[in-house]
Amino acid sequence: MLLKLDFDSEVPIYQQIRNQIVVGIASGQLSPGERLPATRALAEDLGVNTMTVSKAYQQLRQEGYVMTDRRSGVMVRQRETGAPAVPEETVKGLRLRLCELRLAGLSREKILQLCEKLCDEEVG
Amino acid sequence: MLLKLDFDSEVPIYQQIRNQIVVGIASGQLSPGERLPATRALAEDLGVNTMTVSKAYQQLRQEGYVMTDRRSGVMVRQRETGAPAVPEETVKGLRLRLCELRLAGLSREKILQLCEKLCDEEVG
DNA sequence: TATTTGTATTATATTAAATAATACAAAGGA
DNA sequence: TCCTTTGTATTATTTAATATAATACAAATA
Repeated sequence: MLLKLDFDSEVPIYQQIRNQIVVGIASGQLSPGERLPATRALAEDLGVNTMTVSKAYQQLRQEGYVMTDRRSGVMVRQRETGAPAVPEETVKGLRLRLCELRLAGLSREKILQLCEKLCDEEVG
Repeated sequence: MLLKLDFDSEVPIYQQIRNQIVVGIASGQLSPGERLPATRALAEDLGVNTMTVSKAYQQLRQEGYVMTDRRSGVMVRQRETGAPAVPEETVKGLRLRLCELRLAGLSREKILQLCEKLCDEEVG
């Protein structure tokens, strides 16, 4: 999977890495059980520090998106089963984006169409 | 309109203020033409520095959500007419949240239901 | 045993965020 | 005209976050 960093962005690099991997998993570009690149390899590939990648991986682990073993590296976790626990921050962020779209002049229907489109992209 | 700050949050205070005002405008709690609290008044009310509020107001102005005059203060702008220009960051953020919900275990339909619910809240 | 894994450590540099105190120009009300 | 209020600019300072650099360690594999 290809990661693209924007060094001019106000979003921290480790956050950009984390976000793109989350999207990658949801879109099917990264499959459950699949191994992520080694910390050092990805760091060199992106031209950033090892600890920056490590910080992204640790956050992903903490959020339950990946598992990490000492030797086998970092791999995508199987999807959760049972009652979904929706993070508060996620809903908050979703609400904010929908509000921004509304104020940009998009109708309720246009917004929902966009959401559908984005949801279907995730199937990959 | 009531603002609630989370000083333990990783989201900067000026960003929290900006976000809540955006939601406030979209939800109708703040009407076009309505005046926002004076910089100093809001700062004292929230227990933060004047420049922190000013920074939030400046960002809102730059994004076109409010107008600011020297004497009349800051007021909510009339909604844009014509072709809506959707900010790239907004779509990017929306995609990320939808992915997070998907990985939390929510079905496509559940996600779209949530989006509808949030959209309808905005009429408020 | 040698290598690779994630990660911890320590130090450092840079930037962002927030505060504090003060000041300025502009406009309105007295 | 004088005073107040408006947003904002300025300057300095502190704190925290971000990122890098160099090194090291425990665990597991080949």
